[in-house]
Amino acid sequence: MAFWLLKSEPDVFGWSHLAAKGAAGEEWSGVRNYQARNNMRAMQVGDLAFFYHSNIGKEVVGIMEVIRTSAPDSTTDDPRWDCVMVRAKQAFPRGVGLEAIKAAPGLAEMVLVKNSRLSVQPVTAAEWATVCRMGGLDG
DNA sequence: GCCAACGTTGGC
DNA sequence: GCCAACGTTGGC
Repeated sequence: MAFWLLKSEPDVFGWSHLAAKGAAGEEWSGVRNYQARNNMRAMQVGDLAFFYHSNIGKEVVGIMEVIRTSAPDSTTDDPRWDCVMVRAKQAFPRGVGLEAIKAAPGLAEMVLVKNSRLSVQPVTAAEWATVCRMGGLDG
């Protein structure tokens, strides 16, 4: 099982929107970047991903589960773009802010820190555990 | 609202 | 295939 981090602007599509979809989940559509798409193509059902609120909040707010591997993005006719489906799994008792991530030992190499523009990024098992702990979960 | 970083596009 | 111009993202 692999770990990921997906970004969205909360005023466009935030954690509460995904949570409202329940177990049925939602397509992670709208990604128009090859690197991000390739990361989605590498996802397997059961992989876990952080939901990160960009621009507003700038924090990891919850954990999602991949429930369908990548398939054509229904929001475009362009065959280049795929997306996975995810569902909200668990909200963090407290969000983990970008500032805290930057300051935390062991997280300086996170893609979120190194390449802040990539919207779908891999997370190592060690990074996953650290962020979970910071957010008040065992991970 | 600004701007740096980065990705994409298109002319050559 | 190079690179300048342009557009977008996202932190500040």
